[in-house]
Amino acid sequence: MTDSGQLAPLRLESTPVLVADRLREGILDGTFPPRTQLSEVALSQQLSVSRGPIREAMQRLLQEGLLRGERNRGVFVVDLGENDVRDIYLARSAVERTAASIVVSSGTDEDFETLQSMVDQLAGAVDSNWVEMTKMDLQFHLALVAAAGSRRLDRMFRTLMAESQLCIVRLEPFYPGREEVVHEHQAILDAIRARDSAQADKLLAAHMEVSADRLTKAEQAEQTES
Amino acid sequence: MTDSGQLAPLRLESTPVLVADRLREGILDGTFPPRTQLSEVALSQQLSVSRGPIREAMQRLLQEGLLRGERNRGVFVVDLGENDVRDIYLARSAVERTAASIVVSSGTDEDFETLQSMVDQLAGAVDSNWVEMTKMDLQFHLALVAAAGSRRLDRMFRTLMAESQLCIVRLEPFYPGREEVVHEHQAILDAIRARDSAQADKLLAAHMEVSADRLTKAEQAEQTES
DNA sequence: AATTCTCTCATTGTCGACATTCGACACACT
DNA sequence: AGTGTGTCGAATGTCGACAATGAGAGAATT
Repeated sequence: MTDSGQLAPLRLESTPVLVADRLREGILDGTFPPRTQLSEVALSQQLSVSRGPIREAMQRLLQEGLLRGERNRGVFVVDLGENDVRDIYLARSAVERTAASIVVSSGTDEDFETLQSMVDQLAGAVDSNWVEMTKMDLQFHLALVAAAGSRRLDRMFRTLMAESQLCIVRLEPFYPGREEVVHEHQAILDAIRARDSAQADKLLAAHMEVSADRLTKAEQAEQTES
Repeated sequence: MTDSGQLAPLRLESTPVLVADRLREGILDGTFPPRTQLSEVALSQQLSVSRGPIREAMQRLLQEGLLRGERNRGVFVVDLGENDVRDIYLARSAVERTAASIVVSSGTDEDFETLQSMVDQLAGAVDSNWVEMTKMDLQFHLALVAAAGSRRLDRMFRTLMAESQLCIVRLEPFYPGREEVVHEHQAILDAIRARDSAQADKLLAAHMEVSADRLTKAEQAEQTES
């Protein structure tokens, strides 16, 4: 499955894509907090490219909804409110439940093993870094969607995943019940493995609901604190 | 509800967005058939703008999946195969069924009237232009998603709608049963109106299935003909 | 005759500079 | 003192030109 022995082509991705990836990474890991302006000249100096590729990368992130643009003013990192959190998890529910129903009916043992390893890694990250755990959480869901084998569900989910991470990453002290999260994922996987369509759908829907609740609660707690 | 008495701001959309809209329109109405290369210089001359905005608009359409880019070669209009048709309607099913479940539980009479007028217009377009009917078909589904009030479901659907139109537009002679299409939409609306969640979900899923079948059949017919 | 090599040309990728727009500050006026 | 206006600065919006890449045609070689 690996391509060792073969030299991968140099620069397979275009510069705008490369820049967009770096910017997305920076937005998601907190380097660029919400509402910060992304200066074209500053970025072009830091990344040693002209403003052209920077602007093209920004158009991609604009389309993704990770950036907000004001004409003749610049682009800013989006600031997601409670409504957005609910909306994101509603959309994720739509995507993931459909993906799960496919995996239930036509998932392979290999798919299940991949998903199980994701849950195991999530369990292993309980006592580790907070960011690590959120990433593993999302990796499980990404693997679930990937197992469905739908290019478009995958594309839609990746966008939603980025937005989810953007919501989660700044709420570390407020997010409760780490062990519980692991169990929820394991239960979902078990239902899928048992080809129990109704149960998988029910658990996944509940998981989305609960996750959205946790985040909105955490957000309210954060607001009252400041 | 209208803003008469108030002057609308001039140039509310940025140039790359304007260009992207024009290009999308051109792709969907057949001006740029699949696999056509979009030349930057040619477009910049036709639209009287520099290559910069053109390139930025292309990045947006690239992200949407309407264009395919080859490094140092240029961008081309995507050519959607049978797998893509099935995938598109799978993704639409995910989005629209979720939207429908929301409208079933919290749709207003105003929503229903809007949807009914869409069905009526669709029925009125049965004997008219083919393109007009496909547009009205999609407009109904767009209104359905819009009634759910979810920004992200709406965004995802608009992308899928463009891809759907791209599939449908070139298959006029092969698409059967125009009257039947109208009845399917009316039945879906009736179920939603009756707040019958299960029935609406069932009909919508079936509608997606049937539509995808029609298109793949039409595509096969087209291929054997040529 | 087929293949390979080279040259040419069209197209994209990138860059630096100019034009334009908007926000902020200071000033004049009522 | 409050409001409106004018100016300044910094950022974006746009443009034209240069560099680099890849494809195709033609000629030379085996």
